[in-house]
Amino acid sequence: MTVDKPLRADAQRKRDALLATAREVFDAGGFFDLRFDDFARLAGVGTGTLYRHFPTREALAEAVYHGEIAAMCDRVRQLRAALPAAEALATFLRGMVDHIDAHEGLARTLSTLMATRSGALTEGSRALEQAVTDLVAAAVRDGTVRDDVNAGAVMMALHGIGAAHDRPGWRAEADDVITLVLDGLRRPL
Amino acid sequence: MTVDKPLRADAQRKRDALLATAREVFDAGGFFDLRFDDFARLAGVGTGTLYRHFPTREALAEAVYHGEIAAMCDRVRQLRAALPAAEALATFLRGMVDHIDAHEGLARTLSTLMATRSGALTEGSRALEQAVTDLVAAAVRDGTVRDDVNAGAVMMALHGIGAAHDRPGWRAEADDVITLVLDGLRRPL
DNA sequence: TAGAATATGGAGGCCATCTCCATTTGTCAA
DNA sequence: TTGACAAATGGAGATGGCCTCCATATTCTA
Repeated sequence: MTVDKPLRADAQRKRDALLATAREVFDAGGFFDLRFDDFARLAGVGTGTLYRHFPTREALAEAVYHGEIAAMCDRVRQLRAALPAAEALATFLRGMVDHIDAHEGLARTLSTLMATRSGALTEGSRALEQAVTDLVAAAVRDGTVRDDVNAGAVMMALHGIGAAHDRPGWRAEADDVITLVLDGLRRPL
Repeated sequence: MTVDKPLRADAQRKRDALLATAREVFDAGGFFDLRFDDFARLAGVGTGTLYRHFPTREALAEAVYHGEIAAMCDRVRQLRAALPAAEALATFLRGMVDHIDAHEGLARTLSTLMATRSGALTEGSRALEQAVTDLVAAAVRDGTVRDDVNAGAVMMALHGIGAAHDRPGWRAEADDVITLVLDGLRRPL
């Protein structure tokens, strides 16, 4: 859709610096506590430059998010190649909880963005959703998963897990949600 | 905990006006688009007064939220008195989806607040969580629900449903999540 | 290496948030 | 009632973060 214009050397350098700093701040979880102007300074870049590359906080977040999403999609593909669909799904979901657990700050940032409904992210996560949907569809074809439930429900549950990240017993509860989803997904009766 | 100090007559009047206006704006879904100062004018109140009664947007939201929470807790209690625990739980969860569906704006506002992790709300929803936890515990005692899954998982799923409120096929997916949770909750094997 | 194109940075404008206090309103004792 | 004190009001203006603008600097191309 968007044609990548060849970026000038210095521009590319600044952009990279911005992204690198963003990733750090993201993982530290302070993405929303930091003044945007200060963020520019932190990356060794002028305010104007920051705004030209990323007009909004969300734009910046999305740029970082893209890499994450790509990695997750890869993982889905790998699992799907290596395991029966139902097992791949289970492994993927369990893995997601691990991942979110290990990247606390990032998880928080993302769920905040989701809720703020920046649209850009809804867009960005489409790829992941598609991958999960395919996985569920494959499991349905195998007959290991019921066919009367939309794959979107799985995304919704996942969303809930991410969004509730600050609950005290988060890890245990997240695992339980996955258990419920997985068991509920088996053909009933 | 907090002792209610006898509020002066005019203060009470203003406070009520504020709350009434807040409820309207809430339900219309424009709670975050409205300048806080304008909100004061809308309620026929000075800025200073608004801030004295509700120091932050969140404080105001919480005040409105309290009523909602109380109503939901009542509903849980009623259902529990009228039905076997497992059925009460199912009915309650289905009802929640209806309720969120019918109060779009409010749902959005609340989930935004949740994600912003205002703390006050986590606090406020404790009562509802307790009610649900009790309900699940009762169902476990009845032997109709498995005992190896934390009730918090149900809250998490519910949270996900509310937070994902802007998804295209929301209603259907929300119903599916409830189906998964309910089926997953039955003692497996 | 000169000129055109592209990118930079940070001073300053803008605007929502919140504070402060002179004034108004309510309460209560006499 | 009324006077006097406490409680509450409202809105002008300080504060401070977000973003724009453009004079200057850097890179590219021929």
